[in-house]
Amino acid sequence: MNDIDGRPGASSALADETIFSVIHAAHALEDKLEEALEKAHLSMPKYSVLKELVSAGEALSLGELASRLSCVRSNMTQLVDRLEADGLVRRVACPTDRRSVKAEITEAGRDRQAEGSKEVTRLQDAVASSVPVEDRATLVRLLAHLK
Amino acid sequence: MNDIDGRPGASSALADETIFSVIHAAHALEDKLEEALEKAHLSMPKYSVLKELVSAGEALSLGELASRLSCVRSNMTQLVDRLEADGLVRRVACPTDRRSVKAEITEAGRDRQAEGSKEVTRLQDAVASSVPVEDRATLVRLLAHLK
DNA sequence: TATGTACAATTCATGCATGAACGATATTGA
DNA sequence: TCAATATCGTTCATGCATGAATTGTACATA
Repeated sequence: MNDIDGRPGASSALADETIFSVIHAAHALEDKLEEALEKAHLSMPKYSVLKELVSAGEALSLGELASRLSCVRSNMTQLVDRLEADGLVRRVACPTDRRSVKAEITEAGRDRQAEGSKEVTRLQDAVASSVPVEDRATLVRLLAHLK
Repeated sequence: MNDIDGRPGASSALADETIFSVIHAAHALEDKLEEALEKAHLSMPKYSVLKELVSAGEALSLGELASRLSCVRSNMTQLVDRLEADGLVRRVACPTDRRSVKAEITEAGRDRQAEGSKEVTRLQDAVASSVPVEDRATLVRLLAHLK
C-alpha cells in the first residue's frame, strides 16, 4: 500500500524527492570533505590534482589531468594557475610536443597532498563506520548501479 | 576476511574511496537533472527557487528563500537578478519592513516551473525504477542517516 | 529621544565549473 | 610538399557558490 499517488515507478517507499535527497546528502558529505581538507589548506579540486599527480608518479599534461578528473580543459588551466601560484605545482614544457604543457608536482605539493590525504582518511573512516554494517553491501551495489 | 588494509572503520567492502564514489555518483545524477531541466530552459538553482515560490503560494523575502535553499544571501541576490532578467520572478517591496525585498513569481515563472516539474518527474521515475526493489528501504535509511 | 545593536539586501573579490573562440603546433593525405 | 584537419592550452563570457564589507532600516533600552 505504498505508491500513494499512483504514479508508476514511484513505488515502495521511494519518495517523490529522492533525487534531491541524494544530491543533498552528497552535498553535505562534500561540505565535510571540504572542511576536512581546509585543515590542510586545500580545496577538493586542488587536492584531486595533487593526488592524481602523486599516484601517476610523473608529470601529466593539462589535457590528461582534465580528462582524468572529468572536467574541461579550460578549468584545468585555471586550476593549475592557482596551484602554481600556491607553489604546489609547476608547468614544464613537454619535450616531444610543443603544444603540450605538463604539470609537475613540487616538494611543497607532495607535502600538502600527504597532509590532505591524512584528513581524507580520517573522514573516510568516520563516515564508513557510521554506515550500518548490514547496509554496506547495498551501498556498494547502489553505487555501482548509478554509474 | 574483508578489511584488507586493517584500518579500523574501513571494513566490510567499504572501499577507501567510498566518499568520492558517493560524491561522484551524486554528481552524475546532478548532471542528469541539469540535462532534464535544460529542456525546460531552467538550471537547478533557478528551478529550486521557482518550486519554492510555487509551493509557498506567496511571495518570499530573499532571506527566507536563501534560508530554505540553504545558501547565503548574496547568492540569492544574484539568482533573483537572473530570474528577474528572465522574467520569471519580480522583486516587490515588503510593506511591513522596508529592509526586506520579496520575490514574487510571474505567470511566465509559473509556466516554466510546471514544465520543469514535468521533466523532473520523468527523471525521478526513471531513477526510482532503476533502484532494485530490495534496496529501496536501505536507500531511504541511508539517506536519513546521512542527514 | 538618541544611540547602539541587530538584521535585510547588495556589492565586491574570489573559487570553481562550463562552452565558445583563438593561436600555435602536429598530423594527415592529396 | 603543402593544404586541410585535429589537438593543445589559453582567454573570455557566463553561471553559481562563498564570505567580507557596506548601506539602509528596525528595534531595544538607557
